[in-house]
Formats: sequence, structure tokens, C-alpha cells
Amino acid sequence: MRKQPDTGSAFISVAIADDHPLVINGLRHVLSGQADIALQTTYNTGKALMTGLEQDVPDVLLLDIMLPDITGDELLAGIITMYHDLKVIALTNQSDLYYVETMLERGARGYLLKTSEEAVILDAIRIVYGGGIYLDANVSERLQQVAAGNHLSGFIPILTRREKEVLEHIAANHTSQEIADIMFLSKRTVDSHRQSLLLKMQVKNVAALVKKAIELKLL
Amino acid sequence: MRKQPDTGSAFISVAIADDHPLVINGLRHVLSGQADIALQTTYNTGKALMTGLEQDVPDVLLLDIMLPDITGDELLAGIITMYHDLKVIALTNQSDLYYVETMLERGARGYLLKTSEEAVILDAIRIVYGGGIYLDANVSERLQQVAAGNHLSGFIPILTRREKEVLEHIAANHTSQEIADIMFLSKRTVDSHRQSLLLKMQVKNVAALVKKAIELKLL
DNA sequence: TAAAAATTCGGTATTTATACTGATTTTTAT
DNA sequence: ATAAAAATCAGTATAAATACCGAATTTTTA
Repeated sequence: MRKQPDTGSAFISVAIADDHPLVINGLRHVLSGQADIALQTTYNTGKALMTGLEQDVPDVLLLDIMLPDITGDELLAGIITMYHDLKVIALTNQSDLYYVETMLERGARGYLLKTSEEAVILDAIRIVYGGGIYLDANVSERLQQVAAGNHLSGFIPILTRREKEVLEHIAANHTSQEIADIMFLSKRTVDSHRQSLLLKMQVKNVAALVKKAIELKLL
Repeated sequence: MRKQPDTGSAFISVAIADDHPLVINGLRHVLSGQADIALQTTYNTGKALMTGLEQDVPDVLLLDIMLPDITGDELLAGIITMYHDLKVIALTNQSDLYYVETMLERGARGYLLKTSEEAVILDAIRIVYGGGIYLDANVSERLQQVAAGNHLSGFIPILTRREKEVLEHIAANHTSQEIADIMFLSKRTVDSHRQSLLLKMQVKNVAALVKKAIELKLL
């Protein structure tokens, strides 16, 4: 029932982009025992990945969303556009779950944790190769929590440029007046942005604001 | 020049405590090629580790500082006390560097990143086994930055139980009066803890306090 | 056991943040 | 080109946080 890859090969060719040698070695070990999977190449930077894809496109790419030179979500949009047939599985740590929605929106077909079991990793590769979408159980569980608005209210507020700037200054131990001086604005304007921030983030003071911003990776 | 282990074996016996299968497999792969190193056991929880050590103590333990059931720093003090000859190398992610000082204080003999190169890992094991102390280059670099007070002012403030509680409530979107009601305290007392927190953390408002607390893994 | 640290509470004054209403100009998107 | 969103600033009022002062009691540590 599985589609044949464009290369005509009988194997699922896999590439890995991750800057952690241990992760790559671990994955290499996992994949080496599989008759239907062939590890094509490994990359440890986004730049190397982009260069390599120009030469050879694998069937499935395991992509660390935190490469040293660029984040996965920034890479993904371009990759999907350029290589329609490439199936990307995001690879991440427990703590980066907030990226799940973004990555899926941008075209990732799978989402694995670096703590995933071997069997899960192999399943994911085969399912995604076959056209499916695979989320690690822990991820899908978390997604449901988020969707249900349990504690993160289910959405990531979109902050404007100025709001982000003000937020940075607030977190950097500055008062409204100080921020006004730094940004060459009236204190009123700064307070206005503060109000918007509190409203959008659904909190009532800057302590909770900063905490939530960090949780949502906005800071 | 290397000391012989207590077991009389010609190998350096190594145990790993880490809950990530990929990390364990990666390390297993790295160690398997070494004639002088024998991987004794692997554990994936703190509890399993404690139980296992009662039976058999390795020469060197690679200890993930973020096991699912307990943190490394909580484990370490007890382990070092009970097994004087056991050399512990902390194993962690880039983001957990704040623990370095604590781990060294509590008796860790080495500090490796999960992103460390194979050669570095092997070096660390041999050096620590021989009685030395080994820090990953990235770690020692960071330690110096911290020591120089570049931006984290060189120390991790020790918060008291009550201060931590108040800090949690502050970050949870509560005012002093609300916290007082929740904790059955006078608002004065809560404010007193607030003052101590700001003083210890060297900030002047709760926004910066929360940010710093999260950076220092206190929250 | 003695000393040190933590926890508790009070008063007072000042600064800062937050809430609300309202409005103009600039930028962005359709 | 037009509509929508963002950015700017103002007034006023209240709530909250912060900065000092000091001090008694309890707990922890040496």
C-alpha cells in the first residue's frame, strides 16, 4: 500500500538535520537495523541542509527545530515550497512543544520528541512516508490540552512590533518612564502598549505577562 | 598512571542514568568501540539508579540532571555520601548550564553536554576515572562568563521556602493582597518576602524578577 | 547551646502600574 | 483607494508595588 519514492528506490531514504552528535548517532543506530530504511545523509546546520538538498532530496527529513544557525519553523516554509514531495518530521525536546502548531501549519508531517521510543520513530517515518501524519503521543496529548484551552487558552497572541519592544524592556527591569525615554515616546504611549499586552495575553500584571511570554516563546 | 578500580577489573565500568533512549543508544555506541571502557548498566529513573547502585557500583556514572522522577542535584548529594569512590559526570543540555555550579559543589567530577563530541565524552570518562575533573569547553567558558558577572552577576541566589512560594504566586498573576489571603498571611509579610526576592535577585520589579527566576530555573 | 537565618507583622511615604475614556496620525492590508 | 490595524498621545483616578524604618518569634545551622 506504500507509495514508491520518486527515486524509484525500494528504500525509504532518510536525512537527518540535527546538531547533536548523540542524537544523530542514536538515530543512526535505530535506522541501521531496518531493511526498508536507508539513512542518506546527516546535516548539522541549516545551511548545510539547504546546500545538501540542492544535490539530493530524501523521502523523509528528520528536522531538529533548533539548529544552531536557524530555527526549524523558519526553514520549513522554504523547504516545503521548494521540495513538495519531501516529508518533514520535526524533531524536538519536550520543552519546545509550543512549536507544534506552527510546525504543522507550515507543513511538517510529523512531530517526534527526542525522547521518543525507537518503535515510535520508525512508525513515524513509515507513516509519514506513506502520506500520513504522525504525532508523538505526548505531543498530541499536549495539543489537545492546548486546544481545550486548559491553561494556555489555546492560542498564541500576535504581538505587534512595538508591543514586543515594550515587552522586552519591561522584562529588562525598566519602568514605563524609562522605556519612554529609551524609545523616545511619551509615557502614555508606553502605558498604552502595556495595556494592549495585558489584554492580549490575558493577564493582569507584568509578572504573569513575562512568565506567559516566556512560555509562549515570545521572549 | 591510572588507578585501578576497586573491582580489580582492567576496564573502566560505566553506568548511565538517562531517560532518553536516543541518548543512551548514542552513548552505548560511543562506548562500545573502546577497549578500556565497559558499559555496565543503564537506568532511566532515579529510583532505578538508587536500587541498582545497592547491587553494583560502577567506576563512573553519567548522570542526566533531569531524570523524570528526581533532579540530579537532589540525587547527587546522597550518592556521593554513600559511594565515595563513585565518580559522577553530570550530563545535560545546553539550557541547563545554570546547574553547573550546584552540581560541582555537590561533588560531580565532570560536566558534559549532550551535544558534546564523542572524543570529549571519552576524554571526560578517562580523566574523571583517573581522579581529574573535566568540564566541557562550552561549560567552562560559560562558567567563566558567570564568574565574571557578565550578565547573571555570577551567582544563583538561594531562595527560602516562603520566598519560593511567594514567587510562584507572583508569577501566577496574583497581587500581594491575594497572595496574603491564599497563604493566610498579612500583606506586610508578603511584601517583606517580595522585598527579599527583589534584593536577592538584584532587580527592581517583578517582571525582571520572573524573567530572571525562569532563566535560573528557579521557577 | 548559642548564633544566624527565616518568618512574621507594623507604619509611612513615594513611585509605579493599571483602568478607563477618547482621539489623531501613520502604517498596513485588501 | 479604502478600510483596518497600529502607533501615537492626553486626562484622571484608583490600586498596587516599592522603599524605607523597625521588631518579635520561630526555625535552622554551626
